[in-house]
Amino acid sequence: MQEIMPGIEPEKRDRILNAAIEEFATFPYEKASTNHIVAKAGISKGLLFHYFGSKQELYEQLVGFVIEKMYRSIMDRIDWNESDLFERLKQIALIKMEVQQAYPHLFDFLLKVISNQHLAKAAEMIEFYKGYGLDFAQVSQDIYTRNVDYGKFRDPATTREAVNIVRWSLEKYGEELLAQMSSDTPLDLAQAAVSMNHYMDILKQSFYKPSLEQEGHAV
Amino acid sequence: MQEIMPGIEPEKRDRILNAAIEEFATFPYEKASTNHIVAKAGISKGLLFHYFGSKQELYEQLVGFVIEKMYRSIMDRIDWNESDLFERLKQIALIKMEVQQAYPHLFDFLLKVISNQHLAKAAEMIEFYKGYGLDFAQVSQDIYTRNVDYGKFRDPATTREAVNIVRWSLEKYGEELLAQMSSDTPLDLAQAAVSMNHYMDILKQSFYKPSLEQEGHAV
DNA sequence: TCTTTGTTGACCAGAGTGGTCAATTTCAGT
DNA sequence: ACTGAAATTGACCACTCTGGTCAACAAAGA
Repeated sequence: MQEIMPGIEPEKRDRILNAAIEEFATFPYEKASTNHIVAKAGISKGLLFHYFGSKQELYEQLVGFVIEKMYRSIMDRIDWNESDLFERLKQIALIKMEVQQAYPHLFDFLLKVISNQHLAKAAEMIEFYKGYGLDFAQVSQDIYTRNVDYGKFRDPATTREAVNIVRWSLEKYGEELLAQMSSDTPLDLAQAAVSMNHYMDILKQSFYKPSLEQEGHAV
Repeated sequence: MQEIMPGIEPEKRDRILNAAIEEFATFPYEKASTNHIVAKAGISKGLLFHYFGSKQELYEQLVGFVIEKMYRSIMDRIDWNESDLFERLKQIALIKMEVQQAYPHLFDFLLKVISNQHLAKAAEMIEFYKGYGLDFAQVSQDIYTRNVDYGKFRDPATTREAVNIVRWSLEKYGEELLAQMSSDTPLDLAQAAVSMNHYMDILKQSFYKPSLEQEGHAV
């Protein structure tokens, strides 16, 4: 749980981290090349091994960094008092996009780590982090249960399906926005929030009970 | 447009094709290894080069095969007389899953080819196939326009968004079903169709005009 | 028996691998 | 200006893996 690469200039640190994250997100552990990483980060081979000692240690520190980053991004920004599920899922989607902007391949990498496509060591580490309260399974359960008002839904019999549809829509929409970006302007999060609100309004009308004054949404 | 690997036993042919497709779907062209392919297919190195001559030619024949396979799967099975958009999108989703069953990584590979993550040669070939009427951009446009009855939608102002939500839901649902399978039973397409119908009914109620007798759905 | 076709795997030169280390540059403290 | 420590370099190493070759063998029909 100690700081990664302490005392280095943050700009260079992020360059190295992003290069490594991208490499490990793109290739399985064995095919990920330290040569590629140093080339992409614009540093010498020696420096990388000066910081991390070995490829394996680099990978492990990276896993730690990514888990903590993702966990803190969620925990620091989610408003657990917000009882509207649509708003909460929108918050998640926006957080995800924000992280993706600073570390474009962080999520891909994290997915690979969690689904155990890399070293068996990764599973150990995830278990280890649970001891510190960083439990993604728990978080993703909390998102749908903690302080959520399911009474707003029109039909209890189809609430489960409605929640899935909302989740799928937000995920796919986020993916498509991120895919569009790349060479474009670096992604307007405010704009994304607006159009997500638009979709959420449509879905609320479909799945929530009708009400004379429509639920207001905070931007 | 000639047959791929003519005169070989179909079972061995598919073993080789699937091994190659998986390798090229997993790695970029340069890192895809012919050694891996022959090992996974259970044949000798010499035989692969006896059939294809070189790695590049193997790749190109593979692109051709995959494009034709996907195109024909769609064209042979889609009912262009079906004017209900929901039914049509469901058909697409089911076709996709059916192909995925015979060639599990075909779609990943095709996506990589189309989005030009491999050789520049691939773009050429896609252009070449357009000359024979195999145009994916055209097909994916037809799906949403050719003989579709948009009069069923309740609110013209949000029809575009409704279509997106339906599309996203089907895509995500299909992805989650495929992710679940793997070691499980090899995926029950009939079962998938049933639960997709369930989701489609919910979405029809949300986005279609109310009608006394609900639209029947063909299974 | 001969020819053709399918099939093997040891072998090759070259590229790429993770990792090392002596030599340099950078720079704060005096 | 001098010093010592820290940051940084890249040539180098032993090793693995690469795409591709080819002489040899197996099977089978003529």
